Amino acid sequence: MQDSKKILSDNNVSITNPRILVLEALLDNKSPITVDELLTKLENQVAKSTLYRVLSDLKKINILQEFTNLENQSVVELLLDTDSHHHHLFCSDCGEIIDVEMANEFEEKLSNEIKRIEKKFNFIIEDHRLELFGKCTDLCENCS
Amino acid sequence: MQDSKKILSDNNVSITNPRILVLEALLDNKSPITVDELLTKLENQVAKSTLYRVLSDLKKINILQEFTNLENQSVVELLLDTDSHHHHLFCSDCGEIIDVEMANEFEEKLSNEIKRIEKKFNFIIEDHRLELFGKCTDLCENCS
DNA sequence: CAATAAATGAGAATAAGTCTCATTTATAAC
DNA sequence: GTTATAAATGAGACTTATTCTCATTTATTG
Repeated sequence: MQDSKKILSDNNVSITNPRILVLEALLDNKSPITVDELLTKLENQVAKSTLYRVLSDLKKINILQEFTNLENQSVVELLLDTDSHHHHLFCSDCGEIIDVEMANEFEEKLSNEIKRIEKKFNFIIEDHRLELFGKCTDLCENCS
Repeated sequence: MQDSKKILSDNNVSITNPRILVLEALLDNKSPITVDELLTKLENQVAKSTLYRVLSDLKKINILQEFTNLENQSVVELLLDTDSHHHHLFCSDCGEIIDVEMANEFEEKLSNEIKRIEKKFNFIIEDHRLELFGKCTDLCENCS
């Protein structure tokens, strides 16, 4: 509870109830969550229009990442600067999305390769995202 | 024109005019294109419902990849087996999406790292996608 | 504790994608 | 080439996700 207020004030964003509620829901989960699930989770607490607005606020201050799951639904994940760099693993059976940290050595190779691509295409590359798709073999009940 | 028919028959899909038109539009472009742009390109030639159906057919036979651009719009790209494995570079200024081939050495490292992740998470990883985000510095007129 | 600007809630509006069903077209058999 | 049959299509209704509007509420600053 204190966390969410600190996050807001640290980012010069006014502290309001909806923002606290959304942040708490995200902190509570702390793995990628569908906007739809978030909407359900916060039903009767935060208006739909406000939820979308708060999410956009959080994106603006760069603590929220948005991407899509295998079903093309919008997925959202809190990304605090205390969190370490990671990627995502998608299960096509159960839909679960898992945070994955790649080995440092690999991330270094990737950095180098990105430098090469920057030169080749005359691009400034600011960010990257690696997505892995597959099936969890025994992780959860849904998966065969 | 011959190409699109061959693609369809090779995949045991009946050869119809809308399918030929969509394939030609995709072959014509041969870089990722927004579903919306495709819709405009094929206006008055293919019904909206048909376009979506054809896209879904092409996905089913695994020659079409779908992902989202920085504005979360659906983007589509033909992926024939003659095409080589590649990733995407997104420009946040002009919205352009560029196909990028990573060095073989890097892809090998990635393969190895993926094997490690598979074991660690008890997953079977079938596919991966790397997205690079940045700005093209002088590639196009839109970009400063 | 005002005053003011910013944020919110409720629901209307929009946009992307799907569905329905009557009509058309492709394919296969003759 | 005809014809029969199943599959595909077009048109537009429908659904769902997201954005917008505007009157009301709330946070912040002096």
